[in-house]
Amino acid sequence: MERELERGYVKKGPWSREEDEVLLRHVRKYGPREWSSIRSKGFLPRTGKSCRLRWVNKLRPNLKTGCKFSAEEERLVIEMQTQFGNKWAKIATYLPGRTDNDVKNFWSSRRKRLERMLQKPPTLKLQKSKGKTPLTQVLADKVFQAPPCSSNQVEENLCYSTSYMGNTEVFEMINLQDLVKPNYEQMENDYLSAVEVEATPLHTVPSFESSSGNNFPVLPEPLIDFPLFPECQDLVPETFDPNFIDGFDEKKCSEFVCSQKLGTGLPTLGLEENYQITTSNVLFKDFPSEIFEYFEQIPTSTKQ
DNA sequence: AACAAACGCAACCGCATCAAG
DNA sequence: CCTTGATGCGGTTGCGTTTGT
Repeated sequence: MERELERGYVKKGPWSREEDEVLLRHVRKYGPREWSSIRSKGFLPRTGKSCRLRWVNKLRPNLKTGCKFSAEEERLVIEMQTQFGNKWAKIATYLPGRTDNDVKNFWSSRRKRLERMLQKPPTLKLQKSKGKTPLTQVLADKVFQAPPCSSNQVEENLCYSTSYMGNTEVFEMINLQDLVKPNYEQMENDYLSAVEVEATPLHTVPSFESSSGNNFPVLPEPLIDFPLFPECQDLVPETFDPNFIDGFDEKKCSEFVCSQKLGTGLPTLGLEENYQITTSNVLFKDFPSEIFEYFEQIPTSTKQ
């Protein structure tokens, strides 16, 4: 420890319990700021950045450590990423107890999962499927490989799809098993029609129509409960804008809404360079269900 | 049981932004 | 106005654990 406090020495790697305690003491005394002084005053041989990161990601109160993302959290991340892109810190403000690192890791793992699935060599059934977009191909993969399923399996293969009818966003449930036909030979012949099968709209939610006349999708209030710890107050953004207007000028807003309606703002897990989705009729139904832990079941009542 | 692949997570790095001097 | 240090954010990496074969 003596050596670690020598001038110029910077410790890296995993944090020890003792280091955590020192950092916590500092935060209790001075608040979550002046990170650089922790090193300059000789408390820890860690950089200010490292101290801040440790606090934000592990030591901060009310963190959901060690529990998987819930279905609702998963849904929110997907929605927010569609809206904001890779703005993990912003997305994290809507998920109480989750850090930007959590969200980033979650998304990254799902993206890797998708990438791996796309790289899998096609099966016997799929080798005949040429000239299709990879995402559609993957869905076809899912369809063709899915065995006849029991009723409880059906539930696991439900997924969301959204599209737009005018200014109304339509949520649809896609049951991937519905796309499975028992006759594989027939499926091979016309799988394209199978993957483009129309789903029945189960309910709609109003969107893009705000009282102010601006057309913005309305997002839920961010859920943050930091005020339990006064010293964490500065972690709370000064203003919450549930309608996410602040970052856009009028032109960008117009482009944003336009892209939503055209479907170009759809979640592509960062693969858009290669796998452009061009119509609003493909959203989650273009993602294999395996890449997400949960598939949302449609609520029975219409959203308000 | 052994090995490889996949997964989850913690932490580092580089860059951008902002404020103080 | 410029420089510099502090801070915040997103991308990436490394490693231990879990899962599949």
